[in-house]
Amino acid sequence: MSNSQATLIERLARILHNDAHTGGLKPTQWEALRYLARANRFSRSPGALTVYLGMTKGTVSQTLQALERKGCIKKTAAKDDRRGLIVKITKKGESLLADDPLIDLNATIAALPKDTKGELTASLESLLKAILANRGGKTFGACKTCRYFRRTHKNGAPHFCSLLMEPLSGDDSERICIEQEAA
Amino acid sequence: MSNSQATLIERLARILHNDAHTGGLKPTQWEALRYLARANRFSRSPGALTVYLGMTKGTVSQTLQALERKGCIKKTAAKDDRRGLIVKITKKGESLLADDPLIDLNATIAALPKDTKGELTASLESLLKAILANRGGKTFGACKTCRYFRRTHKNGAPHFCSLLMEPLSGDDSERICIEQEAA
DNA sequence: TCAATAAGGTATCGAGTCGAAACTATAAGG
DNA sequence: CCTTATAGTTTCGACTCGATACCTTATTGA
Repeated sequence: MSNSQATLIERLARILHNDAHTGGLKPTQWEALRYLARANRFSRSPGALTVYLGMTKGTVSQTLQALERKGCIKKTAAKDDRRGLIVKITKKGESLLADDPLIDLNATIAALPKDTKGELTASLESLLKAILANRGGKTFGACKTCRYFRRTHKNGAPHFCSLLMEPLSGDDSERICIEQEAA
Repeated sequence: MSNSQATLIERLARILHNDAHTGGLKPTQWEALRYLARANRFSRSPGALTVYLGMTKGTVSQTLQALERKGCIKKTAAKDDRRGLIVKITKKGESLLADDPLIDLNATIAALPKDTKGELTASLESLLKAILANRGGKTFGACKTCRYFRRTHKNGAPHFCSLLMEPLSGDDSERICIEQEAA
């Protein structure tokens, strides 16, 4: 087989990119919207999105402007820091996500043999981990898997982040966080 | 783990894309140059590149113009069809490929445990095959693995393509072809 | 043989991407 | 306070990308 793994990944990436021109959004706008739908309350900011996407803040600023113009998101002022913004997905944004072009890929993956699927997941995770380690990138894992996560066992009580010293709702702890570090 | 396989692939794709802004080329220009370096003589045309990249011919035309402006490629008229063009990589194009940003990814992959590497390759190939089958995409496999490939056993003699009814040099049969179909 | 049609490419438009650099406003730290 | 860091925006220029219209050369079929 003459295809290197890098070539395979690049080809896959190209296909994904081409498919992401639907629903009136551009590929990067889809990525931003997806991120915002998964991020917890510490991570729904232009700055966190900038780190996630690995782009410059100027570019991200423009992408968010486009998404706001299209009615998919709404920027509101952060409560604690008057420089900061919190980005919220609108109803329209939510409903667009129901037609996320990435869903097709998930369906194709779901149809793979179970062994292949497992190997795909495991090897991709290893690779991503290696790449992020190489370049000191943030992992953006789920909040509840973080070394700073403190579980509260009282019923209904929120959990706690010992890095930011902030309470964590059940919802927030299920979501991905810019500060997450493996336990 | 909260990451779906599609999310992992998308994230990998984003990292690759961000890294591909080096050497004065843009990500798409790198992809085009890489393709041209691997394609056999039936596949070094704007049309074949269009199919490979899955874009519209207008876009590919512009990308090739940019590459030609930068001195990486040279367009020459096709001999058999006066509409067609053959694209050739220049010395400068070749030397740029030596600093292909994708090489870093290959190095990272090479450093993975052998088992992981094998699983990565196998599962990615399965996935790509499934995707291409779903949408009837061309495989762009190596010429010599094609059902139309006819090997000539006389020493030094060229091989033969029974689809295009054309002789195949050893070099061409090692390269990828737009017409390739698994044997 | 001579239209009609197909196929290979280019030109142009408009929206968006993207890095770079300059800029504004607020925070934080001596 | 004054300096420096941080969060975002703005502007610029080169490029991406689909859509559409267009030009030229092949092919087909009546």
